Amino acid sequence: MNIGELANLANVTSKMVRRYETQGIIPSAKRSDNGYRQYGENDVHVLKFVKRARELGFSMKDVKQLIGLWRNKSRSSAQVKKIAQKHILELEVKLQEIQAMLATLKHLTKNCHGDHRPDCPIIEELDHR
Amino acid sequence: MNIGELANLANVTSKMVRRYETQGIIPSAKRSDNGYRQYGENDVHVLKFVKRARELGFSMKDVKQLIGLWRNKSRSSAQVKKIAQKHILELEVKLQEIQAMLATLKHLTKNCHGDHRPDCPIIEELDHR
DNA sequence: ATAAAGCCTCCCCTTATGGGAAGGTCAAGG
DNA sequence: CCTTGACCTTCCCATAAGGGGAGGCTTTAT
Repeated sequence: MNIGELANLANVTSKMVRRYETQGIIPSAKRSDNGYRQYGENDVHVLKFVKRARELGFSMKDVKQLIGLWRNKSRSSAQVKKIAQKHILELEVKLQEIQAMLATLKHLTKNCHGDHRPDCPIIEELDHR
Repeated sequence: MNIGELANLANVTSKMVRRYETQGIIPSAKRSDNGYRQYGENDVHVLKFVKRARELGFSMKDVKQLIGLWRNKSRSSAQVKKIAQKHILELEVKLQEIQAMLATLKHLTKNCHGDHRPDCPIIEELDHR
């Protein structure tokens, strides 16, 4: 199949498939005589793997490693777990940053009249201190 | 004062100050004879405003608008509140995305032995389905 | 006089993806 | 047969918010 059909089956875009190839996330596809990339069922499988890993927030670097482990039957689950735990820690940092922002923003917004008057605790918070 | 001193006082980098200028977040600084940007106390104040807004996660576009409102004495607090509320909604979306990722990742990681064996629910989750 | 530090502009790097140009290819229909 | 439209190709640019560093000028201190 061509790249468009592959992309549809895996729910990604053709652009993403080409990029994954240049980034080494997926192997270089064979070309037919006209230069078009040719794919098979297994490529759909690989792309879906990539997509799900991305949906879990893994970086492309992580995905590359995860695919390597996926293919490597002599992997240890410890290797996989390590990648996931590092990712979890990073997400938890982000989570707390966002929660802190939200706590402040919600507090300020709650106390903002939101009417025609200029007085506003949000502006005051940014101004002062 | 020169750009370095300004940056130190506001806890940002000189690079950021120059970028903010080209982006129109802060006005173009006057130059002394040698071409160096010249700043005063008020510029420290403005930069600190920018920095705090960034710490609350506001985009540069938002910051630009917020500074406009800050300077505009005939602003309405409703304008400010609107920007903040939109930002809150965006943060809440991100928050939920991260929480969903974390829930899945933590569940999978908890059930991963993390030893020398290859079997791993994380890989299985990405593979299957 | 010279060296260090600060300033200037300009360009490239990051992340993961989208947009679009310029051009080759293929299938269907007039 | 030829055109149209839908594919495909590569290449370059843009995003957000900076960091890194080159090449060159000025100021400050030794």
